[in-house]
Amino acid sequence: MPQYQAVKGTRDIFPEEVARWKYVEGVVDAQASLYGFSEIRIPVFEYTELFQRGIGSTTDIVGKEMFTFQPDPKGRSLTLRPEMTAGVMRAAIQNNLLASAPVHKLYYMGELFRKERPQAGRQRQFSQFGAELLGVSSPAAVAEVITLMMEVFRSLGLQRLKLRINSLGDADDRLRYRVALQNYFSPFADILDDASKERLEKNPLRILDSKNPALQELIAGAPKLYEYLSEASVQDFEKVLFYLKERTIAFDIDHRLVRGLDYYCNTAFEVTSSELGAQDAIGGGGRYDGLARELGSSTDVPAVGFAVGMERLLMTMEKQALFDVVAPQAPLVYVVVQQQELADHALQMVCRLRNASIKTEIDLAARSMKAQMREANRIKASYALFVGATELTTGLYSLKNLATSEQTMLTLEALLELLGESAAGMQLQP
RNA sequence: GUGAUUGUAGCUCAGUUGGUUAGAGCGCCAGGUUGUGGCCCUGGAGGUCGGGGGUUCGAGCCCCCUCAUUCACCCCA
Repeated sequence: MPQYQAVKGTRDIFPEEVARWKYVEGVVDAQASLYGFSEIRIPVFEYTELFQRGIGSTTDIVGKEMFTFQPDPKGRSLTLRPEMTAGVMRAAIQNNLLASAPVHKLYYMGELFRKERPQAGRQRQFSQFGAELLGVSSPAAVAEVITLMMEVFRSLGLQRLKLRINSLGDADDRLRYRVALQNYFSPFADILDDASKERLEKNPLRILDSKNPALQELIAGAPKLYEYLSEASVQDFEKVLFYLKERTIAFDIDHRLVRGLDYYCNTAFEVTSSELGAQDAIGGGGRYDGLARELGSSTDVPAVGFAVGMERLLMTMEKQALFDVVAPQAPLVYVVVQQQELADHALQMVCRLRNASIKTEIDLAARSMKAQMREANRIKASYALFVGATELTTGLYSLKNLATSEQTMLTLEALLELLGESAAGMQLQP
């Protein structure tokens, strides 16, 4: 056991895997841009109250999962961001973004922190990308956000994802439904588990989320949310579904989908991957018209957004073998030095090549030729370029094609021309 | 926070009812080829068997504690 190791629930990402992340990030950038979303970057920590107000004090995230700290005894409590939406909304309100234009379409990528017990698909530091559409939450806006999310998945080649969707109703609907639920569950309070008992008072909707087998029958008999939706809410939901059908986005209506964050209203959705194990939600989101007011905005800011877990996305892609196309770029030429007296000259060669944008590598440890060649082979260089006594006296350099083992002697000019062409040719490949 | 699981070389793992100097494959380094890689052959480095305590003549194997891992619950991305 090494003295120092990564903190529980965190991990290192090594170069081979970084290439995969960059590939996914590139697709996110491209798709978000196509849909007219611009990237926003916000602080990694905020005042704790922001999350307490924004996410909701009854949620597990706020209740037991936040990394909270106090910079000094008199300082205000700070918290590492456990999600992005509250911070993005805070940034929008603070900078009065909506005054400059009525609608803002923002996307983000970044690390989040939640103090949960790690397991497959769950870490204490993890990454999400997501989008927030501020200023409108019309069915068209909701559909736009869902479409963007699904398009990212499609562009990456993901298969067998399941989109579930539900309407939670507006504030009035939820209030009426909440009362109905409390009336229904109260007589059974002694049957409920501790968590559900607590929710009975604070947030009875979430009792429906429980997977406790003992409660399933009771939950099945509970009043249905959709029976309490107003005509306007139903029509709003139907319109969202209409848009999705029009775009041939497959979905399942799931009346039990509630989602854990307090701020959602009306449409809520979640995407799951069958490849993931117990933690199978790869992305989710919904409408949150009330959040801005909750955070002190003087005006209403209707909004809708989604977030996707990067690690879970990458895991699913791995399982579906979607990374074959992402190969690390090997150096084109490896400069091999015959004897150490020629090392300085060889380094000059390396500079010449690199200045010509030719990817070049050289041994910096003064190792034997055999070792240098082995290294060239190991890193899959295309060519070995020899620098020895002969080259120095004749001005002709030996260039060996490591795939074919063919070797030719060239002037420096011819060398630059040939390798320059090869480099250009390589760049054309995906 | 609860439950279970697993900790032996850089990696993947063997290690027989507790019994001499703890092994293999891959990887790494070097030599076989003092101007040339891959394949092959030979050799080498690398382990306080997660840590601590206990039982025993003797512990990688048994017992206790502890740390860490993984998976699941809860919940979420």
